[in-house]
Amino acid sequence: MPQPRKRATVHDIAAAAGVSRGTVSRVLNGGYVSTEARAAIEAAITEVGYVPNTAARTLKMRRSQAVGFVALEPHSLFLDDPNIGAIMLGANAALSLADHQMVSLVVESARDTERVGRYLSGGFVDGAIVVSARTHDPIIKMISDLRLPAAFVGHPPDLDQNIPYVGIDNVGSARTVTERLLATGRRRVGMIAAALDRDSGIDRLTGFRAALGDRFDADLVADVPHYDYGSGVKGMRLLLERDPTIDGVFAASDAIAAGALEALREAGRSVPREVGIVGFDDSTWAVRTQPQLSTVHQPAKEIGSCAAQLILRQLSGEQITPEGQLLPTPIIWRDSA
Amino acid sequence: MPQPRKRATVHDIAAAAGVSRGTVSRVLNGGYVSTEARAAIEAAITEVGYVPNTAARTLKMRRSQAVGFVALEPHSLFLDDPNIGAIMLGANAALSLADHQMVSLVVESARDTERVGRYLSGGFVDGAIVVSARTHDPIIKMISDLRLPAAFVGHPPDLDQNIPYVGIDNVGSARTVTERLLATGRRRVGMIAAALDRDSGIDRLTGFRAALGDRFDADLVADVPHYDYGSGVKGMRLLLERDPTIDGVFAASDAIAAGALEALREAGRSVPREVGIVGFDDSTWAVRTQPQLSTVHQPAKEIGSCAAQLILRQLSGEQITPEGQLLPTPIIWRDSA
DNA sequence: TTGTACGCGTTATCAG
DNA sequence: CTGATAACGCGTACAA
Repeated sequence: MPQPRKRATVHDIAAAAGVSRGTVSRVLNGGYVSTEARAAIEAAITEVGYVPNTAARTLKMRRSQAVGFVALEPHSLFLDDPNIGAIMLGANAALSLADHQMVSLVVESARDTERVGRYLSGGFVDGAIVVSARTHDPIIKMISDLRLPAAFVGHPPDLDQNIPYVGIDNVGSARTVTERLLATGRRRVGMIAAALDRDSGIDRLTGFRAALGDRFDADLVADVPHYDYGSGVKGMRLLLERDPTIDGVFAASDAIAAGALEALREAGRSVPREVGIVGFDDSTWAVRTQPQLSTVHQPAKEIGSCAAQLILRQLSGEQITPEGQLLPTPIIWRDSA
Repeated sequence: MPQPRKRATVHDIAAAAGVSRGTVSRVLNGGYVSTEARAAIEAAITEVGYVPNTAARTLKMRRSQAVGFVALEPHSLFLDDPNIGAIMLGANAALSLADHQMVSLVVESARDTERVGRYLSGGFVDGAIVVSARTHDPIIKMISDLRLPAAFVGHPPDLDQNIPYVGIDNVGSARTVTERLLATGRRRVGMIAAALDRDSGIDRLTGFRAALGDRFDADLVADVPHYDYGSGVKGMRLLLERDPTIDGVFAASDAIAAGALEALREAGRSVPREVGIVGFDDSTWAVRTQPQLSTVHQPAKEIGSCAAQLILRQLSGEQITPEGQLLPTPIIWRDSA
């Protein structure tokens, strides 16, 4: 078995180079040191293959140069939400540039919640990005209490006022697409609303409702648990059953829209001729359905890097405006509406 | 700004409870301590909201109770490979049960490689799971040199003999599905081969070739870079151009198969009547295409948990058989072939 | 049952 | 420019 061999310490390499630990530390971290001493030390370092012990450094410096990326309820997320990956990549790129290590932590169970809490508070990370927290998620209070520099992606209503967040204008985007659906002559416009325990889900419904005004009809809203394909199929079937004359649908995500398309095909309805449909996310789904989806573009990478910046700025002692930051969401008109 | 307040230490809570640091440590880690002392200490702990400093514990114990999950080239992975998420979830679940924190590290650039190397060797993790390494990936040597307990998902040919891996029998699975394609009367069977710089890509091609034997025709192999939809479209177009009489296709992934379906639709070929097609992965793609895909099921969650077990066993000092571990891959016959 | 003292590997301070 | 020495916060022999 590859038993981790005893690793060389600053002490060892000091001995090997015939100098003191202080001098070694100085060549490692920059400082005045004579050319010959530096040479001897560098030789010793490559000789024994020294690698610094970051845990010790963290203890001493009170800085780990690491930032946590906490993914809540990743089961549905990883399997159906294409955004989470892009957000991670965006955050990682930004942190990487600032020489910080992004470590992502997955929270699936109560056991995970507690362990991740310990991890976050144990000095392993200097800050945390939290993605897709639900309302009343215990992690919210945990982060507040810890006073750990944090940034949320999305903003659960009970989020601590002092914690910044980044997101998109779900209400406005939903309203805009719904209005467009109406402007193109759709008379009976419904919505497949999902994830009403998250701010994104609630806000999209709010926007839809705002666009409809007096014409809003609660019967034309199908409430499904997740942003996934299966929910889309079920939601659309329900809507067709409740009102066969429905001719427009705002789906809370592209995956849902794709499922809705399937249900409409089953029912023999043609899209966009008989029914117009718009999605949300501009994910890979959008261009693979037949017809391709009109949808709201989410700048996922930018969201990730923006959240990372929010952390980095806090770490450099900058005062952060407590309000959130909303990124623009261009609307992409394709063929489905 | 939420400035991290000075955190209470064992020292502080010892003072508050009027005992010594040793006693505090004993109630934290289990040991003989009088009921009254315990009560006083526990009161003090909740009073000041003490949380242990894990970095210090790591330094002392030489154990971080954390395991790295290294995702190489996640860009294409996260966006097109549905398995990576499931593997992560499987690994996390297994590690969670053993009270270990999974921390996933993303490697996208040379800069990332170096930083992740430092992270892995810095004592932040007790072991590492490495997923989808390419041949000659620098991370391989890095892990070998570090002698860090590790487990690979898949096995690049130049993997250190001492490092265990877990995977599936790509050669056998590919061979089986190809044989079935032939057995159902397909005469001109081609393959869209992808990722030939990874073991998975190479092995699937090998299995395909083995099934064909003398009938193998290099012209009927389209070589595409990634396991994604776009590659599938291009690969299929190429195949149709090279031999319009092609009537069977083994696609190296479901995403590729879905792309191939699109290209066949373009060309006016009906599936499975004129052309039979099989995919690989049994991902969400498989049941969303029209017709649904016949494919090879990858037990992604099991792969993740198996890799985690491999690490945990090494951490408990167990001798690991250096060979890899291959998980079964049931073949799912649906409608596309 | 409890307290004391030491060391884990670093970096920082301060004389020399 | 360099070398000793003191923390950082914790676990644990060892002695009491």
